[in-house]
Formats: sequence, structure tokens, C-alpha cells
Amino acid sequence: MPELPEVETVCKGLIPSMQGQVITRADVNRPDLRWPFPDNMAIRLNGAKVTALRRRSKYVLADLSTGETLIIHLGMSGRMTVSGDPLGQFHHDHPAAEKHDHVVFHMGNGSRVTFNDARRFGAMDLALTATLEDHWLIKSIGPEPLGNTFNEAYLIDVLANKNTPIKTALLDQRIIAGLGNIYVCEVLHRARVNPKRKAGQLSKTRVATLVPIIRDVLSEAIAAGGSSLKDYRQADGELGYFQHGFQAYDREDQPCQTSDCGGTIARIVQSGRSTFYCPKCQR
DNA sequence: ATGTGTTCCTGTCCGC
DNA sequence: TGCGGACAGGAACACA
Repeated sequence: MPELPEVETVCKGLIPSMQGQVITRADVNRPDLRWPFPDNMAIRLNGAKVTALRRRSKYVLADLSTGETLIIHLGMSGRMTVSGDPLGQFHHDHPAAEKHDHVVFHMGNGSRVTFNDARRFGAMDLALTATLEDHWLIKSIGPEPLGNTFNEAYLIDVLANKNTPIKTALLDQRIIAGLGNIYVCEVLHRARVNPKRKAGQLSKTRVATLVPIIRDVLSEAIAAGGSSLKDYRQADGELGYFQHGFQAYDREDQPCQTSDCGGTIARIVQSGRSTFYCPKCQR
């Protein structure tokens, strides 16, 4: 679910209550999510100060004073929400535990951060901060689309000779970090590229065009606080509103908004996932 | 080495 | 109302 803009929004929202704060207690309510939690996770988190909270791809990373980094992935349905006042002056300020509240972080400033994930496709692990880049979940991730190493030359090179459809290629986290089903559909629609087109078949010019569009779509979504569909929430429980700006995703049978197009958004399935696109203007 | 289909899990929605 | 099936923002894994 949460793609780069949603994870970025959650991460920013968690900073006031987590960054620079000590985890006074971590309640770990089950042994695993997608994979088992690391050994003694609660003990290794207890008393650790979060020295930095940051995002890499769709991961939230919490660097700890213990020399470890907590790696968090929200999967499809994961949420991290804050409750309580940051000054810790008031009591009875936390809502009752809900179904699927799997981990609760109690922070030194009185706030709580609750990780809730109905489908449990999410994950948590601990790794030495010094060797985080070698961690099996992190090491193969491609460049950050909003960073300097992602550029036209890179994308042209990495897509060259690829036989996979461009839609599938852009979903591949080894090629580019952080794009998911929504934003790939939006990017290809804005670029007027047919999602079925083989990645290696696109001209260099068209691939180059994708770079600023990817950056724009993600930046706009971040500015809107992400997209709220079923259960996504910002850290403060608020909804993002980028979903109101969708041009393609979840708009099957609705008119294409591209000026003078007049086409109709279609839904097809690629690699087992829905693709929404306009067969008329996306070529 | 690449490309594709399956799988994990719960919740919601739609048609009968 | 109830039931069955399709589908959901991800991505590792097994297999051709």
C-alpha cells in the first residue's frame, strides 16, 4: 500500500514524537509480521534513543543510540500513528488498543507510536547501522527517485534491452526505489506511455521524459500528504488528499482527463496487478 | 540471467 | 442478511 509519498509523510509525521526521544518501552504483541521479529526485539529497543528517523524507498528507518537501526516496512496495510501529547503532561490521552495493533512504542516524551497492520505483509528488523546498506532487505534497492543518482542517463541505461513491460519495470524496486502501483499508473499516464510497451523498446527521449515526471508526481503527492484509499493514515491520523488528483489509478470507465483526448480509462492486469491507463493517449 | 506466476493475510465490496 | 468470489497501496520466492 503505502508507496514512497505515503511513507515519506508518515516518517515526517513521526519525527516530532520519535526523533531525539528515548523508547522507554516497546510492546511487541506477536512474534512476527511477514517474517519473525528479530531476537529480543523489545529488549533491544528498550531505553534506546532514536537519533534519526528517515526514509529509504518504502522503509522507515530509525537509527538508535545502541548502534542499531530499526527497519520498518508497512507492507500493504501497515499504519503508524501517534497518540498522546508530546510533553507528557496529560493522562488518559491514548485511545484503546485496536485489533492488529502489533507493536506499540512508548516514547520518553509521553507519546505513543502504534504499528497496526491487518494483513501483516509489513516487516520489522534490526541491523547494525554501520552495515545497514548490506542488509538483505536494503542492499538491492535502486536509487531514490528524488535524489541525485536518479537521472536520465541512469534510467536509459537500466531499461535498455529490458523485455519486461515498462509498468512492471518501474514497479521493480531494484530499478527505482519507492514506486508502487498507484504512482506508476499516474506517471505513465502523465507521460502518455502505454504500460504494455516493452521497457527496452522505448526511445531514449521518451525514457528521459519519465525522469522529471516521476519526480513531479511523487513531489506533488508528498505535498498533498500522500493518497488515502482504504486504510492509509498520516502519522497524526489525518488523510492525505492526492487521491483526488488521480488521473488514471482506480478510474476504470471514467473519461481520460488529458486535454482533447476523449478516451476512457481502461483496467488491465499485468503481472497479477491492476493497471489503469488510457488506450487512446498512452502509446 | 530474466521474466512470470504464486503466495503470504485480513477486510471490504459486489452480485446473487 | 448471508455467502462466495474478486480485489486491495508489496515483494520474496519458486520455477520456466
